[in-house]
Amino acid sequence: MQQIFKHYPIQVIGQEGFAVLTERQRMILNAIVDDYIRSAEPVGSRSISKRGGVGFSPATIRNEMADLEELGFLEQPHTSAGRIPSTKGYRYYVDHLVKLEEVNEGDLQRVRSFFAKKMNQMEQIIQHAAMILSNMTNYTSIVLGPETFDNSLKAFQLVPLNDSSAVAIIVTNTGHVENRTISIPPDFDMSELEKVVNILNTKLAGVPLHRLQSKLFTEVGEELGRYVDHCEMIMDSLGKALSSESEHRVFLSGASNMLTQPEFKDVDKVKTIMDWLDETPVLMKAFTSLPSGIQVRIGSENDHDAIHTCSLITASYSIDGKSLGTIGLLGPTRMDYGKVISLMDVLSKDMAVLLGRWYK
Amino acid sequence: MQQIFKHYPIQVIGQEGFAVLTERQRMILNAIVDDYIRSAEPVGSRSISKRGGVGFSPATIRNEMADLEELGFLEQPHTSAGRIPSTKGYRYYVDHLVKLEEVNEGDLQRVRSFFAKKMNQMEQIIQHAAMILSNMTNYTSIVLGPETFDNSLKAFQLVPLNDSSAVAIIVTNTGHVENRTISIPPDFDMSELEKVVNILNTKLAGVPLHRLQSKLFTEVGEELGRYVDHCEMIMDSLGKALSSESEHRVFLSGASNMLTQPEFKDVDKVKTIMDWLDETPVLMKAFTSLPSGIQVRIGSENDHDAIHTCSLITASYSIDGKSLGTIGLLGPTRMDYGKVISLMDVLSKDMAVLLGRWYK
DNA sequence: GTTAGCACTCACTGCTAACGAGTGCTAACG
DNA sequence: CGTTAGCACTCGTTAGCAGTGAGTGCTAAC
Repeated sequence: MQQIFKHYPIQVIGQEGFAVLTERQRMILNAIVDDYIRSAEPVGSRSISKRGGVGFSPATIRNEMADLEELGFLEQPHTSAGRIPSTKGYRYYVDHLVKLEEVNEGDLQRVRSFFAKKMNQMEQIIQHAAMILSNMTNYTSIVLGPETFDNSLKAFQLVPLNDSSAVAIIVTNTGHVENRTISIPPDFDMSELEKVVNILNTKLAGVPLHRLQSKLFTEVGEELGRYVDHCEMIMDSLGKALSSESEHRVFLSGASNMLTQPEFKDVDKVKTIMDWLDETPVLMKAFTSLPSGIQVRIGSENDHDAIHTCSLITASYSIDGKSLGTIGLLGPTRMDYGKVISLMDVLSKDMAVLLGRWYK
Repeated sequence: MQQIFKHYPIQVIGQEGFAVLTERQRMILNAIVDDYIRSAEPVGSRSISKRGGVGFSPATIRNEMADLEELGFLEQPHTSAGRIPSTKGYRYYVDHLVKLEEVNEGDLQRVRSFFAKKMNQMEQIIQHAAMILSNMTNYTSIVLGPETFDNSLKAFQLVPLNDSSAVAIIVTNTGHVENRTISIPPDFDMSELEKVVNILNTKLAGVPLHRLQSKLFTEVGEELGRYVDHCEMIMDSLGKALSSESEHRVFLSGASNMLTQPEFKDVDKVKTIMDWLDETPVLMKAFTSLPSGIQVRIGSENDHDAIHTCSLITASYSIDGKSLGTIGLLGPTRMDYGKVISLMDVLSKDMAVLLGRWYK
């Protein structure tokens, strides 16, 4: 067994920009990350040596650990403490070493039975998905609802409430419903309102939401003017109502799970993270323009300082290659990557299927 | 000055079930609560004595403090520490001593300019109101949206998405919009759908939402059957869609503010509170069946153990005596009652006015 | 009724010593 | 030459201990 591990010179750089690690170094790194993920305590050479399947003395392990530290894969909180993985170490682990666990039968059951439930509101689905994810992982989940950007108008309705206001309702081809209260001019009567709605429906059906506003003014405005007086005010209200439309909704769940992690027993640290979570715009920024599939951002790889001690795993759920939204999971860098990644894979795919049915 | 304060025997019980306190005791209790609210540290006799307007030596104060403790208004964390108010002490303070501060000009400006903004979605208003409240107080705000219970149906729309599903939209007299996706039988065509919608609109307009479902089956079902085949399935879908309707929406803001309070530097304590905040149903229970006006629940007066170290101030906002919803503010028992109560008073009233305009 | 004086309590601070987990280095081993 | 045993060293952690100071309760005097 011992011959397997040759002690190669270590500064050779591989194609990923990483030094090529010997098989033994990989094994040790793997052991350290696994241990640390479990215990949250610096890992010493002795505990690695005592592991089953490791045939080396603590001294040998120490030598390798010193090398791995020099290469930047490990860190030492202080002299005379064990080693913990650095961001680079986690990165290597995630890229090359992590064994994706099969999602355990119980968890799989829970996900499946969740998605089997019939839910009649998209918001409900997303909210519950966020909840189930945070429950199963004990981390904090962040789910971004489906983007309405690519959606198109299915139907438009205007329901008068009283003399001066009405509710404008927009239904998209995906079944998503947006509504705004708008004010209508005082000398505007029912029959005219009906005309307006009819024109809007015939002219705007099928138009993508993001082009709705411009279309409203260019093509429809003219024609509308022919039939209806005082339409400027209505147009104005509608325009305003539509412009604020593309607000994403962010669903958070299990933020308090952060408090259970030993690395966050310091209240101040948690505070900065919580504040970050509260700022929806920043959150959105971290989520948008992510490549599809599962992305792992470890520690300092994250753009925002507040979560430099966290890892953020995101999985965009998509259908026919079109991205619908994003599931995110925030935890300490010391995350159970093996379990979480595969779980999110399952969840995002199931979610895509479920929402896909919706969209058809 | 010293003659003013007579030292009456102290076990006399007043009409509120409280011992009648001498003027001096009231003054001391008031001073202690004020001090503790500011400093979060046990208050000693010396610091009270040194205050302006107090003409007594520490020893005298100590005697009174001992009496107040015996009466249950004060507590001692340990011998040789100062006193802190007990729940009963806060209660007396809130009921008899607190001086409601005028809302300061800046804050008032912020509230007013917030409510002057035109918002076109009720959710937006409520969400922002929660935010402004938590920002201004540095506590955690919880806002319950207007109850839909008393609302009635204004209009009903059914927008087909494809062969097998449609979006049912309900608009209430208050401009609130609810929507659900329902499935429709495969052999069901457009003209029939229109008939259904027409019948539903004529029959159900003005019906209170909570009676919608029963009405649907008793009165409408029969008539509907006359015109339309296969209506059981539609009815069923509709019934289901309506039944889950009355879900309250809870808006939280500033949960992380909890972390700034020194009494919550202990992570475990915060955890239980956060968990409590996460459980919407429990939250709702704490909010419903509250008398209107401003309610203060101090420490152990709260039903749930998790917030025995917190105070919960609620203000229901109502119009024409009809309760619309509730604003809540959660902080440590050591809350700045004087400031917060008057602020919530302003906010709830302004909110009622704003939403009142909506409802008309 | 009020207050000065005093002994007592107890959290908190700073200091030292002992402990132990873990390291780096060196020399010996196969 | 890779591996390993041995050993000195580092450094965080813990326990013990004396000193400090804020605060109390009690008593006796004003």
